[in-house]
Parts: sequence; C-alpha cells; structure tokens
Amino acid sequence: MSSPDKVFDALASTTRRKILAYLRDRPLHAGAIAARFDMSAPAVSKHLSILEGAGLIWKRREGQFVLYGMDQGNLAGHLWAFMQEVCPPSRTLRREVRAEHEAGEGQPPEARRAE
Amino acid sequence: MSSPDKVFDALASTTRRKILAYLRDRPLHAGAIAARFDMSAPAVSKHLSILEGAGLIWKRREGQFVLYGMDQGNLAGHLWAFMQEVCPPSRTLRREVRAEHEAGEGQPPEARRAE
DNA sequence: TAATGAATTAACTGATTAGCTAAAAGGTGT
DNA sequence: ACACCTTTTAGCTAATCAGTTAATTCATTA
Repeated sequence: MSSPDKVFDALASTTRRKILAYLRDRPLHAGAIAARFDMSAPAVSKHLSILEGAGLIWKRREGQFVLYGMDQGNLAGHLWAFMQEVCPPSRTLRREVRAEHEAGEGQPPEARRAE
Repeated sequence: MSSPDKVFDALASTTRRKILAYLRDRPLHAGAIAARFDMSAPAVSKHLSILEGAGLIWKRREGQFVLYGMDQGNLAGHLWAFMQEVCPPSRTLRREVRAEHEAGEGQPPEARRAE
C-alpha cells in the first residue's frame, strides 16, 4: 500500500480524525486518548497504529505509558501534494504561467503537464 | 453521514482519487471515465455517485451521455477546513494569539480548547 | 414503435473493517 | 518472584465495501 493510500485510508475514519484533533496541541498517552472514546482500549490502539503506519503520528514509550503525538509536517505535506495534483491553479495564475512559458520557450504548456 | 465524513470517505479510494485527477482539467462523460479503468462501467458509476454525494463533482445529462466535472471549490474548502482543525498555526502566530487572549480575558488558553 | 447505445440500479459474492473479549507483553514497585 | 498497571496482540463476529453480471431507465434514430 503506497504512502498516500495509507494516509487517505487513515483519514477516512471519524475516530481517527478525532484522534488527530486531540493531538493537535500536545502529545497524549494512549490511555488518555482511549478515555475520550466510547470504545475499548484495544480498538483505540488499533486506530493509533493505523495513524502511525500512515506516518501521521509518532509514538514513544515512557515507562509503562506510551506517548503519541502528531507528525504535523507529514499530514500537511500529503494533503498539499494531493491538492496540487487535483486542484488546478486559478485561472489568472494559469494565464500568468502560460504567458511566461510562451515568452520563454517554444513549448505549449500542455506539453509540460504530468500525464 | 456528515459532510466531511462523506468527503473523506470518498477520498479514501484510489480509484476515486484517480477520477478526480482525470477531471482536474476538464469534464468527461461517464463512458470516457470508465474507459480508463480496468473495471466494469457499473463499478465506475458507483464511484461517481459517491464522489457526487460528497459534493466533490457535479453531473449533467447531455443527450444520452452524462457529463461529470469537478467541484473544485468544495474539495479545496473541505481540505482547508480539516487542515485548520488539525494543523496548529505556527509557533509565532500562536504566541501572538495567546498574548491577545491574555490581555483581553482572564481565561488561560487551555480552557478554550475543545474537550 | 422498435432497435440501439449510454448509464444506472438491483441483486449477489468475496474481502476488508471495526468493534468486542481474552490473553500476552512490557514496565514499576514491593 | 509477585502483584499491579498500561498497552498491544490474537481470535472472533457483524457490518460494510468493491467488484461482478443481469436487468432497467433514458435518449436517439430508423
């Protein structure tokens, strides 16, 4: 499973998105996270391992506890890459870029787009 | 199912993300989309209806064909809202905001965080 | 109206997923 | 070693999902 696949898969669960929101400001122990959900600790643990596998959070053992925290850069990076792939630039920006290209080289802009 | 739920659910499939990428530059007929995948037309049709239900694409009948196109604003809007919810602002921005709060009211910033 | 083509809906199947409980693993302290 | 606590793994079940083929809907054209 490719990395973006794992990321979008991880984000597809409301529970997991909530976990990310909880971790937004500070790391939390596994127990503290589980306490906020109406489900068993093993269920939450599985969600955490999916988030970790997607590279969205890190974990560190601290004595008998396990601390989890966000990997903010990775989440932002993946979403950003996706936006670039799927959302075209605004019309005015696109016009600017085309003008630059046509001034500088003989290639039409279509020839440079990823296929 | 809430709207962001539908959006992330829609994005969780590689096939559906590919469809969005195909629609990035121009609308396409259902058949033209299905032709790019190694699966039956009904399967693709189901993917399209999930994307439509999430508000990520629109559809319009054109004679016997059905044209599909992206709803770029919606996709960008949802991802942006999510980023805001989950990715904290930069440290310096956060310091600024805290300074404002502490100047204005007696509550520490923690008391204002979602529980 | 009948025939054809495009797309969707219906009905079904196999695989995956989310949850549970019970058991194990890892760490602390007596 | 033992008891205790936190967390994860194993094994299971019910529900959901992605795909299939067959049948239906909608539009066109003879």
